[in-house]
Amino acid sequence: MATTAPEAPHWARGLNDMQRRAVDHDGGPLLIVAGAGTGKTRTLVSRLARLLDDGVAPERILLVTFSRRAAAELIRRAGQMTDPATSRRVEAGTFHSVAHRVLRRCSAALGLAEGFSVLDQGDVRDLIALVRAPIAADKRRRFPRTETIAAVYARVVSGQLALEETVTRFFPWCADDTEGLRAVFSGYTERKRAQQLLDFEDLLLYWRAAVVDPQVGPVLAASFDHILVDEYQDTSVVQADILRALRSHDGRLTVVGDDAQAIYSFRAATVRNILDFPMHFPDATTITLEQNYRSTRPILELANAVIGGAAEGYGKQLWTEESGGTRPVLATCPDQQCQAEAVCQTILEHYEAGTALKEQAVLFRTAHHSDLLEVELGRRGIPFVKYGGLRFLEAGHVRDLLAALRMIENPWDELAWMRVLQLADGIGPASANRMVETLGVRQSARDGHDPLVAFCADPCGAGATHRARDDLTSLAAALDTCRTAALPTGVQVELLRYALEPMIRRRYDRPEPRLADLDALARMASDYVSRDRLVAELTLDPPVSTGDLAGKPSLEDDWLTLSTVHSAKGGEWGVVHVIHAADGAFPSDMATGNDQSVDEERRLFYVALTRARRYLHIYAPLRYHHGDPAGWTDKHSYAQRTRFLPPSVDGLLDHRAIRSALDVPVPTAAIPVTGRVDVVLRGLW
DNA sequence: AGTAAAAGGTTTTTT
DNA sequence: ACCTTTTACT
Repeated sequence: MATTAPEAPHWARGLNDMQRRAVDHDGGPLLIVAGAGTGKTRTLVSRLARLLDDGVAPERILLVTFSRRAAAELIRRAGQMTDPATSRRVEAGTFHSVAHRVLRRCSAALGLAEGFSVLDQGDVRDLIALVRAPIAADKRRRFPRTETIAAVYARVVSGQLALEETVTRFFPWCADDTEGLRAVFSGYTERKRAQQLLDFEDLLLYWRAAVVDPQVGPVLAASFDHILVDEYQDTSVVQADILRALRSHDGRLTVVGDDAQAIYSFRAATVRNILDFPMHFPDATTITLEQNYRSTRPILELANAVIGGAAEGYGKQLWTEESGGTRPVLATCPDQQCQAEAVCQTILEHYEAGTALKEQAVLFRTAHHSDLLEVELGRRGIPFVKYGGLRFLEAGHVRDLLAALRMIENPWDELAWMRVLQLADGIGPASANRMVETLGVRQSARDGHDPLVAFCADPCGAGATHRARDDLTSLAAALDTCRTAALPTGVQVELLRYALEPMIRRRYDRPEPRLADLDALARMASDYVSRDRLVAELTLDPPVSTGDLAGKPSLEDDWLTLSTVHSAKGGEWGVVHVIHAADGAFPSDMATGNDQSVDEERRLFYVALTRARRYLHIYAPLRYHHGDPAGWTDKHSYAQRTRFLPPSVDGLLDHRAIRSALDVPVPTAAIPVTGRVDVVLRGLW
């Protein structure tokens, strides 16, 4: 039989030498240091596909990424290279989602209640606020805000650094309240444990405890043959510990990352993990990818110059075989409004030249930096989807409705009860607490007593004030219907929405947009088969873009991306617009305190620049209005161009000055109009 | 005592 | 625009 030369497997096609080495590597830990746009994802996906083709069982491969979205994308691409049905069986997710699965599976062995639940960011907030209140009341001065306390807590735990040191280093303005923080933490931990609640940090801590345990650890380690980790530069001490415990016996571990793109130290990620990988795993192989396939040469030259100012790193220089391309443009704008207009205009110019909106993105340091631009885009009818900064699930009214759902799901969920009961007129913390007590929410389930059944049977019987009667009655009616009737999830949400409506109207000003959010939630809910799935998935996989809420199909086929730089990680676009390239905005003035945080801002700026394939526009407003961004009052300050674009890089940029529409050139000779105006005025009286 | 309304402050980034 | 504290009211 005639044989044809076997075609190279899909995963091997079009790899350069270094990428190929990384894909083929066998035996021993592997570190792939991959600069921006060097085919990092391509390499990781190919390596995964190769392992699958070699016959490694998919469920024995663990793939850890920085978001669920990224995990799904890698799996999809690996499926295209081998077999979708096989790649789908790979154990993939974020550290947190994998931890969650592992803990569910071996909760008994770890002494966890089988029905432990996971606190999302909002739950943590509520719980900390609860513990904080009496402690804050004892102080004469203002006590740190709930969000700050939550941030300190997460940082202490994830960074495994003592409270005092964490506070002095990262939260110096809270130094006087260290004792109070300690008190809040112990109260918080106590209540968490008492109710079998795990926060995100706990998920990792318990996973680590499991893998280092002499009994369970080896079993867990043996359940995987290979571990692949993406974005290793953004992992924490605890996460690195987990990997070491899982894989130091056989070293079948691949980590991929770029120290120049480490941007999550606020979450206690440490770039030391990737820098010290060769020390943690002495027989590790390091492969560095430097050839860039994404951006034009002028863009890379600017990016290299920007990152060149950083102190430590693997010292990569990105290069490309391609020549040509236009220099990045630095557009200096008089103020933010002009910036917004200039961005829109440039976007439309590219659009008319044939670049679809989907091929363009606007990137910024903080979520609210796009506020003015969003208005301008709306005015011009340019469709867009925004990533990052969207805290849909943390908005009070959304949490109100979700809490109602959780009460049905788990009638012993005290946080949910407290939140929902306080919506009723005349019910505050004290009454809610009393009702929770009377209804037996804190009792366990075993004696067959169900607080929700009790509440529905007699909504006002548990010590409610008279004034709350109407609210509580309609609430109970809706809860009871959801509890007993087998209604589609979307309908249940709608039902609760209408029951809560009067309370939401009373509680919040501008209730209409909030009720609209709840309608969006109801639409979203109809995609879920069951209520418990809705509640569970929303905590670990919340909507990340405005498009997730609006429902993509309802948008036009083509839309622009707006994104924080953090959320843009891993993305790339033909045309990228980076706005607010002014000191104080980028770097954020909150991060200019020490060299380390400035360096992180620099890497963040670098990430932004390297998202661009062909065109890069950077905008720097000179004036910032305070109070009202539209500039009705004249309170303003002047901003400097970002320190990451010093005069020394001027030669790598095209400079453009944007003029304000009001700033038209005026003839120097005086025009005698005063007299004419006076005539007009006199005619009026 | 406990709640609601009014006043006063406000470190960014997110799994 | 949102959260916390203070004040006023029931």
